[in-house]
Formats: sequence, structure tokens, C-alpha cells
Amino acid sequence: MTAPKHGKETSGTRDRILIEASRLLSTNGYRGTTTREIAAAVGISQPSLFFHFSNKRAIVEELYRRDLVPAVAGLENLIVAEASPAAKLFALIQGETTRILDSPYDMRAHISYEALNDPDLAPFRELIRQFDDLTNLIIRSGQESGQFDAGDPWLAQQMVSGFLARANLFVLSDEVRRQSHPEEAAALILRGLLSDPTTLDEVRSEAAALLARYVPDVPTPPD
Amino acid sequence: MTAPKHGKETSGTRDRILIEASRLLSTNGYRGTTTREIAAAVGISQPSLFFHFSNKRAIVEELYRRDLVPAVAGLENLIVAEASPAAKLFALIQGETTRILDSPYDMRAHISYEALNDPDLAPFRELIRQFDDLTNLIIRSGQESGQFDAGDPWLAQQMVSGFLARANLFVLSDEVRRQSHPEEAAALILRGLLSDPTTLDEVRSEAAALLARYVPDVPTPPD
DNA sequence: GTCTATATATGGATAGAC
DNA sequence: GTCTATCCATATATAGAC
Repeated sequence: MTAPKHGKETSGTRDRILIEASRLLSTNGYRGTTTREIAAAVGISQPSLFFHFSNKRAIVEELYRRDLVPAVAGLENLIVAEASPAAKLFALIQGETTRILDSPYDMRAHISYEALNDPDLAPFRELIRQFDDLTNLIIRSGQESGQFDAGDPWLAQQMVSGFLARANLFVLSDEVRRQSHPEEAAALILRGLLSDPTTLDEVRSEAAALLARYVPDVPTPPD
Repeated sequence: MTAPKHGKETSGTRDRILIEASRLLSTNGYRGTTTREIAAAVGISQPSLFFHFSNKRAIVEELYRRDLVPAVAGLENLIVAEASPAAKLFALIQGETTRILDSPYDMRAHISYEALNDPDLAPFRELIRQFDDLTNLIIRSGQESGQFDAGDPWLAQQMVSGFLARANLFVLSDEVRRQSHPEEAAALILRGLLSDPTTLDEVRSEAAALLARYVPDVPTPPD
């Protein structure tokens, strides 16, 4: 298993497989991406893939693990923090957008859930559901406290999740500004939700403090 | 070609193929959906598909044509209408969401663009780009007139497009309310954009008049 | 308009050498 | 850790009967 001492540098080839696979999977879909294509992109022969991963599904599994586990962990950290719902939601949108933009993997694929249709990947579909539920929870508590306008919390959650899913597409664009866009996106959505939009600046600074908490641990893959 | 007299009732089997194919394509992706599966869902043998469509790609082509052509046509109608940018954007979000919810086809697939990766489907990718550009145009003109807050128009457009793409996913949910949600979604986004949120009700009624215009023609497929 | 039979290609994964 | 050769399953599409 060549366990690394310093937490980084897992294998080299293995990481390159994940990166190239994420791009191909996002572009051509799960069954549309062949192991030959992945191998060619990495620069090894097709059977060599199976030294690093037991099968094609295992590659996707690892990608979703690296993408979703930190996302849910970060959101859980936000939930339990001491802050107003608006600040939590602001930090969620800003933090998630930043995380997506900084990720070495191209996770556009997860927008469509196509790869997740495999029954073996059901646990990850469950993680997405959990993420959506927690987002919903923040919105509802904001509505109950009066900080958010009344309205269907489900719809507001779809708006947030829809934007975050879209953020995975930003990797394709040269228009994205890593520095300002995550915060601007959060402000745009919060303005739509806040009962009193003039409180946006308070929310923003409260969220800035919270964001320190939104630094998910990098999980150690068991494979 | 058995040209229909009354505009409806194209073929029967052909329509059923499109409906079942849209579901399967959205669930399993383009290359993940086999012609055998589609045929089985329709209740015919696999080779019988090729009587109605020359090949698998032609099915996807027709689906995207039926989905995207009305969408762009409706948006173009809105653009040339006499109304404020905010009213146009409101009508766009409400109208598009309604159209998506009413569509007989499950177009979740187009969220990921996966099927569109085929070079032969490039024209439809172009249509999506056009739709996004027109949306961007409305937002920019609203910012220039001062009706919308300053901010990156690209980001605001991504928010709108992200939500509309997400709306394709609503077919999976039993939480969606066809009547109220399209309008509520439009209001939520507009509140985030308007310089003066108190004008939302004026915008809403201006949009209601516009929506009559947002009734795209059903295109006659050439195939 | 739908069927059975089948040609032909391509994909995931293994065996075993180096 | 990577290679070549190869097995076996599955996919699209065609041929031709009914």
C-alpha cells in the first residue's frame, strides 16, 4: 500500500488517473468513458489501470468520495456553529463555490447524477440527499426566526443547490474570477432571501468569521 | 411521411420512443442507454427502432430539437418585446420553468451536456450558448438602466441558467407545485437582482402581460 | 410496421511476461 | 508497475421474412 508519511503524495499515477478520469467522465459520462481513453490520457496502457483500481467503478467511487465527503463534512460544521442562519447560508455558498473552484477534479459529472445511477454508488447519492437536507434545514430555521422571507424552503434550497451544481461547470469558463465570484454569488442569493436586504453587510461579516470553520478535513481513502 | 392534418398525433410509436428515450437518457446517459433498453421500454424489438429513427443519435437530435428550439424562440420573443429588463427576466424564468414542467420529455440529461459532446450535436450546443447569451443581454440592459444592481452580469446569468437547468430535475420530485413554483422562483431571483426590491410587484404584473408572448410555436420536425 | 437472425465493432477485465 | 495478447460480454445496425 506504500503508506505515505507526510499525508500527501499518494502514488503519482493513481492521482493522475483520478484527474484525467474526472475530466473524461464529466465530458462523456460514465459508460461513455472507456478505460482505454483514461489510460491513454494518463499515458499508460489500458490494463495498467487495473493495477491501481480494481475496476472502473472504483475510480468513480474514489472521485465521489473525495468530492462529497468534504462537502458534507464542511456543511455539518456550519450547522453546529453559533451563527445566524443567513450567515451559515452565506458561508455555505461562498465556501462550497471556493472549494469547487479549487478542486483538482472536474466534477461536472455529478450535476446529472448519471454515474450515480449504479446501485453500487447509492451511498454517494445518499450523501447528496443529506447535503440538500442540511441546506434545507438552514433555510427553514432562517424563515422561522424571521431573518428570511416566507416562501417554500424547498424551492430556495433548489436554487442554492442548483447554483452550486452549476459552479462545477465554471471550470470550463475563462470568465470566472476565483477571488470575487464566490462571495458575490453568496450575496446575490442572500439578497433574494433576506427579509431585510439592508442587513446584508452584517451577514457578510458574520459569515467571514464562520468561514474559518468551513475547512473540511481531507479524508483518507480506505481503498 | 403520413402528414397529420390536425397538428398533433405524429406517429404513436415514434412519440413513445422519444418519451421513453428521454427518461433513459437522463438516467443513464447517452452511451449508457442502449437501444435494447429503449425498445424494451416502448414494447417493441430492438431493430424496430430503426424503422422510426435512422440511428440512436437521431433520437437524441429530435429530443434536443423539441426542447431547445421552443426555448430559444420564446426567449427571442421576449427580447424584442416592449418591456423593462426586469419584467423580461421575470417572464423568462417563470415561462421557462413552466415549459419544463409541462414538457412530456425528461430533459434532465441536458444539464450535463454529456450527449451534446458528439460533434454531430454541436448545433444544439450552439443553441444553448445562444440562450445563455440572450439571458446575459437582458441582465446587462437591466444593469445599464439602473433597474438591476451592479455586479458581474455573467454571474447573474449563471444563477438564472443554473436554476433553469435544475428545474429539469424537478420531474423527479413530488414536492414541486406546478402552479406557484414558477412564479415564486422568478420572484426569488428578481429580488436578488433588483436595485429597489419594493418594485417587485410592479415587475410581476408587467411580466404577467409579457408572458402571453412567451408561447413558443411547436416546430415541425423535418426528419 | 414489426419480427428473428446475425454481422461487426468495441468495451471491461484477466493472464502472464518483464 | 507496466507491458502485450486475449477472452468474453454487450452494443449498434443490417438483412430479409412476415
